[in-house]
Amino acid sequence: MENVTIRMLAERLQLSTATISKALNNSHEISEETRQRVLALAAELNYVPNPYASSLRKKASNTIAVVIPEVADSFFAEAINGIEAVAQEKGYHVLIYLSHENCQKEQTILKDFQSGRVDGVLISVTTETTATGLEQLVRDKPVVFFDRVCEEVKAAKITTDDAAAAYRATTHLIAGGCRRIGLLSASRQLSISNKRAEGFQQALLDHQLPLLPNAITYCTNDSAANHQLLKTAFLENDYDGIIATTEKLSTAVYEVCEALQWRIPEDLQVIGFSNLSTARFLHPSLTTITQPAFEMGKAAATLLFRALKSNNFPLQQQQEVIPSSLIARNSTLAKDK
Amino acid sequence: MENVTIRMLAERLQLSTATISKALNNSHEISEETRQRVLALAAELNYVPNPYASSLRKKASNTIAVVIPEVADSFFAEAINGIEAVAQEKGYHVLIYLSHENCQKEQTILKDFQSGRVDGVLISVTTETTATGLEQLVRDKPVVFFDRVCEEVKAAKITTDDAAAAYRATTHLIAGGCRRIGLLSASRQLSISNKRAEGFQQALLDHQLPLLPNAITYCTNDSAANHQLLKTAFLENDYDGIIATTEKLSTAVYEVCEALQWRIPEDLQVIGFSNLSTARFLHPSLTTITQPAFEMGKAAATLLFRALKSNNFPLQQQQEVIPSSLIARNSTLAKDK
DNA sequence: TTTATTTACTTAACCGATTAAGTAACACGG
DNA sequence: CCGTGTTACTTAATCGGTTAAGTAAATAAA
Repeated sequence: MENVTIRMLAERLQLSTATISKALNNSHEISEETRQRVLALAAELNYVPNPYASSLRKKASNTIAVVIPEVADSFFAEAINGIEAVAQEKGYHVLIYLSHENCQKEQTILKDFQSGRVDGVLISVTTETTATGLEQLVRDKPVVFFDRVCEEVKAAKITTDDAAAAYRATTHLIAGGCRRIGLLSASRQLSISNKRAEGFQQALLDHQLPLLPNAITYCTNDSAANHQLLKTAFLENDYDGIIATTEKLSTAVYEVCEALQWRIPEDLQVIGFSNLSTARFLHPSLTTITQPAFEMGKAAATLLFRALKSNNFPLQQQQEVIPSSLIARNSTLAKDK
Repeated sequence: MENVTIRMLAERLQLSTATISKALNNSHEISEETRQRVLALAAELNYVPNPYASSLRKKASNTIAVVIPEVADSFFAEAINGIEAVAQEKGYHVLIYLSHENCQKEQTILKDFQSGRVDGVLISVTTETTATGLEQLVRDKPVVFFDRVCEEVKAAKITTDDAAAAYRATTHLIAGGCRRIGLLSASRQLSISNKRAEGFQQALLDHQLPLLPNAITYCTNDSAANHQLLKTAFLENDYDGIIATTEKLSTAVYEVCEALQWRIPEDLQVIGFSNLSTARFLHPSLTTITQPAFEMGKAAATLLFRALKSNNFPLQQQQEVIPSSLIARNSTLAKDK
């Protein structure tokens, strides 16, 4: 059972391969009758075109890459859903690359994109990422950053209102009576981390609260190390409110509180950036800043496909900020927003 | 800045393209000196081979496909992690396809694999899947089923001890005093669903408990519909214990209990098949059957790569059952296992 | 010294589709 | 009846690597 090629169809029908190709691509050069004969035989022999032959010739792969730090985070899982939905609709294929929060791995992945394997890239960078390699990529190919963007690089970006969200979270804690608020940050470099930190600091300032010397704890990618880090920070600073800026850190807070026997929200009010669908069933239910993950993925993909369709689309100038929402639950004391 | 090709390297070095290709592939036919010159120039010009040209010629894509119903389920998210880890190590690329629990979409996806786009497939089927199309796929390509396998098809399979796990879950509920136990099933067709149902029934039998006429509720893929379905089932059957056989259904139980104002575990003990890392922080913490998702992904990928490496590997006969574990928490009353 | 073998290349076909350029047959306006 | 279009194809080049087959020169074996 050899693979069916265009040449086999051509031989069977006593036509040239060119005719077959054109017939399959609905070229106007082909008569309706011939077209039908070709389609009929193709269906009969179950012909499926070789994508690599076509990609090679057309210099287009109908494939996009999604580069993310990990999948086991509901934000990314939902974002992939959004991306894939758009891609499937457009007949594109999705290559997934996990950088595992490792800048080195990310570089290796980016390098591969020089090959023409993908027509465009959707990326959410690692906590360690610098602009290296990204500028080149953006120059070479349509790229859309989503969520974890790289500030220094001029490119299309889909983000949430990070500073505003952190500001709201902080205000919410203050409204609930917190005076010694800490922020758990995933990265010193990540612009969304810094924006969240800024929103946090601005809110403190606006409410005449001092910024504790150790208000911001920079966490690592290692959960055991984080656990220790948080424990120490909690004990040393005696926080009464904490903002966890990632989902992983949110659950880490619960773990550490359990270990320290701190009660939430009595001893520590907690608000987390998280898309966990089970946030409302946590004990206590977690007040969250929830990002529109699916929509962000969809928006990023949509932008990318617009650029892929018309190459005079000014992709690099596109910026979209999709608002997140604060959902007040029992891990904090303030009512509503 | 044109794309660097092997031909360009050849011209610059006054060599043939064949020599360049062989040099880059460390062929013994090439002198060490020439090889170094080629590698040096390749590095200097930042040459990246075109994967489609090479795939076309070699009839191998260095790409595998992962077909799953969705990503927003921690089992699949973790499984992807395992798969990707192995793939990255082997220098393979991973195409993700989401069937969205839709058999039709799945068929379309499978059809695409006839094209040679991927060298192998890892698949976890939808709740509606029948053998159609799968047999052909297995005949044509290395395929490994994981978790949601298709019984009728003879192929490599990585599963958990589904019947045993359900048996244990049922026994656990009985030990906690339950007498009217219900099981929430995701599918009538899925073999893992049926095995779980079997384990459930066997446990009831072994403990001299009658099988309620509506003991098993077959759920849909629509969460709103499920909500209604569960509500009705709960009210009509007055369960005192429930086994949710998927993660989605587990959280659905929490939602319905909240809506009905049933207390867990006082009014209803709950045990769920779930890989949620936050299960222990749910309110109440959820007793789970936890599958080794990462390991299953890894095992499936490892098996596939073994088949890709040596084509006389009897892939279709491979079966691996990786045990799951019951983690007793507060949504059930029995101590430990 | 002659023949065989090895080394280090080159030539050219090939993978399977696409497409620019060419062509034969026929229609049509003048 | 001629020239111009149009239709419906074919021919052949092309995308960028890979590889079977060929070759010239150097080396080893007889």
